[in-house]
Amino acid sequence: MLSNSSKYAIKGVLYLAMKSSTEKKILAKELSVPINVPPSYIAKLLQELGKHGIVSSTKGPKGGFYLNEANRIIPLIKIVDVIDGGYRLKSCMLSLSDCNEDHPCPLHKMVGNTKSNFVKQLQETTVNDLVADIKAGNSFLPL
Amino acid sequence: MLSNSSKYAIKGVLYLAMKSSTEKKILAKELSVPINVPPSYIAKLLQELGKHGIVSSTKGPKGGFYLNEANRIIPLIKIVDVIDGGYRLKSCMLSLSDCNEDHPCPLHKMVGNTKSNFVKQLQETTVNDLVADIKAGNSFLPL
DNA sequence: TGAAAAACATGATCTTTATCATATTTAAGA
DNA sequence: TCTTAAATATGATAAAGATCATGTTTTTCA
Ligand code: FES
Ligand code: FES
Repeated sequence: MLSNSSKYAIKGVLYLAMKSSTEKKILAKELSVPINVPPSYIAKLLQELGKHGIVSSTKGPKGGFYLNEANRIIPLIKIVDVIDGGYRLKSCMLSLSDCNEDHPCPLHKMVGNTKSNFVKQLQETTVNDLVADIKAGNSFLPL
Repeated sequence: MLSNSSKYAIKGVLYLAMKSSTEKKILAKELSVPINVPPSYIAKLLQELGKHGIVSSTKGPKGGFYLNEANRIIPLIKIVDVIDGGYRLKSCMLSLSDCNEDHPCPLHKMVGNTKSNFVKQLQETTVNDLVADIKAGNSFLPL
């Protein structure tokens, strides 16, 4: 469903959402332990996300990664699209090409609209929404 | 969600379900084209499935793969378990280990119970059920 | 009983994904 | 302005997944 990289990326962004601010930046290698992702791996992912404006960063001493207000209202789907490339989530359960609601493959009804539902959720849910959930005690860390 | 191999395996079994019988066996390489899977790949998968009693086969001239009545009432989950190993489907959306309904990760509610729902469907749906659907015009080939 | 046709078993290669490493650029602060 | 701390860019290696190839066994049938 989601690649490993996407999962890592989401975890990283979430961690930044919880712990960082414009004043409090976080080093890639600092992130690594709490979210349980190899340091150079998360570094690379964050760089890619930065390139697409999903996270913010500054170089040099006192630098690091963080989220600004704009970053916080980005929908999760953007993370997945940048990392996984947008196709993965949309494909049919049997990887058939000419497959849709009106011409469903044999597995289609089993997954129902749940997959497209998940995509919709990813489109509608922002980083901030997840943080709100966590703070409200509806979902849990650590990552 | 499902590996490529599982998808291929399901397609192969479905094709056998539609076209084979104890009297009419089908060669691996004959299967290859209609289900659009490389011949030696589907051959290997079918052998693995055969080893676990999910498909039937006989060697030698006039041999081939087919489904007997017992094969036809096997739930789809068995195919996936044999090919993908059972873990893939059950894991948390963020690959967190201590994650469950009562201790949900931040993405959990987004996928809701839809994933476990899918697993349940795989457990409850047999090969025969899919064939019935196709014959009733509720889902479509080709594969 | 021997030749051929098939599955079966095993392993090799190719491709993608995940992971690691290293040199370069930028910014802070002494 | 020099040193240092960080991200950035790029590429190398490792592991997993997908695909291919080949020899072995079993069965049919002439
Ligand atoms: S058409 Fe195949 S999963 Fe929807
Ligand atoms: S707990 Fe992570 S997806 Fe359910």
